Amino acid sequence: MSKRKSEMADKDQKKKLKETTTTTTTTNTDDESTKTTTNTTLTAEEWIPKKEKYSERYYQILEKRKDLPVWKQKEEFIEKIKSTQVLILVGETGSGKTTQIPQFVCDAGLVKPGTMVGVTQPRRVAATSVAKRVSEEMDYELGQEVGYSIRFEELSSPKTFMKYLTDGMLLRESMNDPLLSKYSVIILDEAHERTLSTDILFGLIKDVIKKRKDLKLIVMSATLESGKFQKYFDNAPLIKVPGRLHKVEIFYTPEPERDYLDAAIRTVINIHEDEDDGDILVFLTGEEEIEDTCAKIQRECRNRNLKPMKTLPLYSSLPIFQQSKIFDTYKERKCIVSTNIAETSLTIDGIVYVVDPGFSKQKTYNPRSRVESLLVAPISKASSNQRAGRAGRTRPGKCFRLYTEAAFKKLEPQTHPEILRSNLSAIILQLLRLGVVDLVHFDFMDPPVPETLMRALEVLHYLGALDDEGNITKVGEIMSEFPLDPQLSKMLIASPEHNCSNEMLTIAAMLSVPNVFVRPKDSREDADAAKKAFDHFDGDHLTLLNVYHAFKQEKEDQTWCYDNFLNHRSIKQADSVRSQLARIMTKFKLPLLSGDINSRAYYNSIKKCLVAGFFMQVAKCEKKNQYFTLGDEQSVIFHPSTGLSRKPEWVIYNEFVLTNQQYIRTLTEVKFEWLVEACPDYFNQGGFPKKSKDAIDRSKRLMR
DNA sequence: CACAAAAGG
Repeated sequence: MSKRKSEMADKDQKKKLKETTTTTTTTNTDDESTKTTTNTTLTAEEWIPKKEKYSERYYQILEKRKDLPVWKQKEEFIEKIKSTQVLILVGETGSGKTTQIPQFVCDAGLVKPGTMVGVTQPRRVAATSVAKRVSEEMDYELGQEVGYSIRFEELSSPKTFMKYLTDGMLLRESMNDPLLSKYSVIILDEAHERTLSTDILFGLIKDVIKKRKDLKLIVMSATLESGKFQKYFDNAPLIKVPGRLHKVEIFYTPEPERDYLDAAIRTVINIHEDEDDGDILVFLTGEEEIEDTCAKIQRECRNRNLKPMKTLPLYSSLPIFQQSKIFDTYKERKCIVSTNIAETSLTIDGIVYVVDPGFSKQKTYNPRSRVESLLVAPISKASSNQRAGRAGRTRPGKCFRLYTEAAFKKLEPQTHPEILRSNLSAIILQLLRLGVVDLVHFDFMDPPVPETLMRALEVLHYLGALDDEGNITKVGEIMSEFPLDPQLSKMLIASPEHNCSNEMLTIAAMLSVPNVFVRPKDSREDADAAKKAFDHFDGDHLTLLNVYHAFKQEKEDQTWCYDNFLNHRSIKQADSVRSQLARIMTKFKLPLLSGDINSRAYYNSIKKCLVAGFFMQVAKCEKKNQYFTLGDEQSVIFHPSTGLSRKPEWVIYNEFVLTNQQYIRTLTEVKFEWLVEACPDYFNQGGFPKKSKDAIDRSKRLMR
C-alpha cells in the first residue's frame, strides 16, 4: 500500500496541473434569462460588430483560415443559405466546417439583433474547445460575443451572438423555449453520429421551422447519409465540401481471421518490423482486452528482440494523467491500443498506421425483456472508414483491416442510430413534457419499434408521470426537469415524504456516474478488501451513501480515494450532479430533509424511498442463490460485486446485467409491504405484478 | 464470484 501512496504523489501533481488549466466552472443557473431575446434598437451590423482594429494574431489566423477547403465555397454557401430555410452541408474531416460555417452565417447577416447562431456538438469537449478556437479567430474574449453551454458550465453574456452547445443542452433549452426563440440560426453539427439528442432535435426543429419561417437550420455531417437528411428535410439543398486528409492505403486480409486479438498483435509486430517510422493505432473493444493486448505486444517485442515500442492503452475510464500520455512524444514508436474513444472523441496526430479488427462494443435494447446490454458486434462501413481516416491526419498512412474485402462490403452502411438501441423512457417523458402527445406520428428520422415506445409509456404510467389517458401529470412534469432516468427522479420527488431527500440526492447522483469502485487487475484482493470497509448491511445503495459521506469527511482527498480504490473523478462528478439535482429540488419547493441517523427508522425510510422509484425492479428469492425478477420472471443471481452478503427474500436492483449469466447488480434488501404500498396499481392481490398482457393493453390505450 | 463503450442531461 505504501508503494501505491508514493506513486500517487507524482501523479497527483500532474493531475493538479491539468485541472487548474482546464476547469473554470461557473455554475449553471436554471433560468438563464439574463439575455434579452429581442433587441430591436440595434441593427444587424451593430449586433455583430466589426472591430476598428484587430490584433495581429487575428490576421495571422485569418490567413490560415483562408486555406481551409470550406473557404473556397464561402460565396456559394452564403448565397444558398440566404435562399433556403434548411441546408444540408456535408464535409469531411479537415474541411473547416465546424469553425467557419457559423462565422459565414454571421457574415451573411443572418443573425438578427439580440439573437444567436447556435451550434450543437455531440460532445462537451468539442463544444468548449471549438468555442475557444472561434473566439480567438474572431478576436473576441471567450464568453462574451462567442460562448458555450454544456451541463454544469455556461459561458456566455448578453453580447453573445454565437453559442456552441451540446445537443443535449439544446434539447434541455427547448423545454423552456420550445420555439427556440433565442436563435435565428441553428446548426446541428456531426449529425451523422445520430445521437439520441440530435435525432430528437431533428423532429422538434422540423416542426419549429414550420412555425418560425425566420429560423434557419443547417445540418452538417460526414458524407454518407446526406441523401437521407435531404429527403427528411423535404429535399433541402445540399452543399458538399471536400475534406483535407492525406491518402490512406487500405489492406484487407485474404482470409477471415479466426482470432482478431491474435491477428491484431501479429499485425502490430509486422508493422513494427517492416514499416517505416510512424505511430500505430489499434482499435479494440474494451478495457480488459486492451490491457491484455498491450502486455502481449510488449512481450512479443522482447521475445523477438525488436526495437522497443511504447504501448499505450486508451479508454475513457483511464485516469486523465494516463490518457494524456498518448499525446507525449517518445523516442520509440508509439502504439496506442484504444476503444472507440479514438474513433470520434479523441484525435491523435501523428498516427500513420491503423489496425482495425472490425469490432466494437455496442449497446442494444430489447424492449421485450426491457434489458439494455453491451455486445461485441461488427462495426459499420462508416465506422470502418472513420477508423481508416485516423491514419491520414498528418501524412499519408496505411490501414490494416483484419477482415476480407468481401466482409467489408457486407457491413451495414451505418451504425444503427442510438434511438433504435436505447430504452426511451426518459426521452419520451421529455417529449411529452414538450407537448408531443402523438408519439406514433412524431416525425422520427428512424422510428423506434412501437414496443419500445409502449415500454416507455408503461413505465411512465406506473411511476405516475402519466395518467390513465396518457396525459402528463404534475409529477411527470417535475420528473422531466431532472436529468435522470424516471425511476430516479420519481425517487427524488418521493423523498421529502420519507424525510430523506438529502440521502436520496446522494444515492441518485452516485447511481448516475461511472462506477466509483476501482478494481485494478494486479490488486483485486486489496480493492475488494477496501470496498468491504464501506459495505452496508442492507445493501449496495446504502454502501454508495457511505462512500459519499466518507469522501466528504476526508475533504474529497485524492490520495485517500486512491488508497481506498475509489475513482476520484467519478465521485467528484457525482458531487456536481448532486448539487444540480438539489437546485432542481429547491426550484420545485421539494424540501431537503434528513432523518435522525441514530433512529431506527433512518435506513428504513431510505429503503422505502428507493422502492418508490424502483418497485418495478424487484427480485424474489427462490432458493439459496436463485432469484427471479418480478414482472418478467427472469432467473437471476447476485452480481459478485454486491456487498449484500445475506439472501433476503426481496431485493430491489438497479441494473439487470446480461453476460455469461443473468445478474442483478446494485442490490438492496426491501420488505414486501413497501412494494404494494409504493404502487398498489402495479401489484395484484397475490403480490405479483399484473400480467404483462394487461400492461400491454394499457399501453396500447395510452398510445392512441 | 465477475465486469463497464462512448457520450449526453
